[in-house]
Amino acid sequence: MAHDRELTDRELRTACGEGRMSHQRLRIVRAADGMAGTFTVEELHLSAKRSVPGLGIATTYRAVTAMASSGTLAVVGERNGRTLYVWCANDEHHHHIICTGCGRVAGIHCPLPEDDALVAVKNAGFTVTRHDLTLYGLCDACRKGGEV
Amino acid sequence: MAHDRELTDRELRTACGEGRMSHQRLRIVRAADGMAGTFTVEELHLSAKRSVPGLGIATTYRAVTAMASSGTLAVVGERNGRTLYVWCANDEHHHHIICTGCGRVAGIHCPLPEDDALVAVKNAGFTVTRHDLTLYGLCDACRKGGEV
DNA sequence: GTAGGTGCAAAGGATTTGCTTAAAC
DNA sequence: GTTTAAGCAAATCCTTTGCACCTAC
Repeated sequence: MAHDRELTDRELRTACGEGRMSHQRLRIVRAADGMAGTFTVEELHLSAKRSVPGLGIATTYRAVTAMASSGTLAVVGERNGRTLYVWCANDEHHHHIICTGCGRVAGIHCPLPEDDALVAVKNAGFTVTRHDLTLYGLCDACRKGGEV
Repeated sequence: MAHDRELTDRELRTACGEGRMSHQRLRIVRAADGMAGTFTVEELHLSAKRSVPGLGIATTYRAVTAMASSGTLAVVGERNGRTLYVWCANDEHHHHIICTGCGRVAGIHCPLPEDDALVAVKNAGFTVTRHDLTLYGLCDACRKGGEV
């Protein structure tokens, strides 16, 4: 899981955004924190269901929407038509490197602000408001073992 | 359109990949080249239909798949659940800045290779094989006119 | 007490696929 | 002549939504 400790009330509150901290949503948030690497809504749902047996898939979708809005989850591409998410409860702006072998994820420092490319863009008449950067590759284990 | 000239046979060939250069596909490729900024498959289809009245939507989807595989089109996000594409028949590696006001697109030099961030990632045990970077912002016209 | 959340089931909608005919090579 | 693509329509399948009931606040 992303943390070796339990999530604090404050983190749970942030994850739920303005919404209510229902029993189900808290379980879903904890399940998301517990996911290893990237995951789909369906995978998260299966995991959360272990804590909340009757959990509906729509509830998981709604929780994911809330977590994505609050910045607790980030979208990092898609796999077979399903959107891939990562636990991302990091205060500061950063990006991710995804292992295409096992889905493992590491956060990386954003290389853009200092870069000349941005200046060039501004000179071309654009004002940059946002950017998406995701790196893909192989982690140490997968490189040695061969991509699965 | 992306070019002020007609597409060469070589460019058309590249766009179609290994596939056949059918009448329909060539028209779709030219229509894609003629799109202003980002576009959805549906929008491309409407445009291509002006050259090929009976064109089926499935044919456009298949052409888009071929162009995306050959690198002639790039995916640059989505709008209301529809994937957004850009004409991208550029030999060298680059990225895009998208105007969120009007969809206008400009190519930008890739800032990553020289960056320390990549080194840091490698030190963390990852081998980077690929990366996606897209910038979003406002072009000169939209900034002055106010975002639509 | 009430707005917002949940579960279920049905709807939505982009994209894909099966099949027959036609055209590229 | 073969093989691949087109066109049409049906199927897929992720995601959203309507609704009646429940619960966090």
